[in-house]
Amino acid sequence: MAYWLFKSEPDAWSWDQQKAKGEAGQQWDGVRNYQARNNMRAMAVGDRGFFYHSNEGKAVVGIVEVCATAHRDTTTDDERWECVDVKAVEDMPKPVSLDDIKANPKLSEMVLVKNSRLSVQPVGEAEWAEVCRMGGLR
DNA sequence: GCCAACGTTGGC
DNA sequence: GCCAACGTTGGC
Repeated sequence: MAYWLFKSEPDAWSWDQQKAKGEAGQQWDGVRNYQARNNMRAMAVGDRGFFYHSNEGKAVVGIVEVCATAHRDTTTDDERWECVDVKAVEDMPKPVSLDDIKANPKLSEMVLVKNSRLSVQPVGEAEWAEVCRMGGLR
């Protein structure tokens, strides 16, 4: 299983909204960036991802699971754009802020730190475990 | 609200 | 195919 990070501005799509969707999940639409799209194409059902609030909050606030592989993004007629569906799994008991991540040497190679503009990014297994630990999971 | 960094577009 | 101009993102 692979790990990912999904970024969203809480004004546009928040963790609370994601949780309200429950098991049905929600398509991760609106991505108009090739790198982000390619990452979504590489996802499999069951992959886990961090739900990150950008701009306001700037923290990992929850865990999502991929519940459908990449398909056409129905919010555009442009067939280049695809997206996966994700569903909320659990809250971060303690949100892990961007400051916390930057302050941790083990996470200095995270895409979030190196290329903050990429909205859907891969997360390494060790990075995943470390952020979970910081967030109070396991 | 500003601006640096980055990605995309389009003229040549 | 290059690169300048432009638009957008997101941290500060």
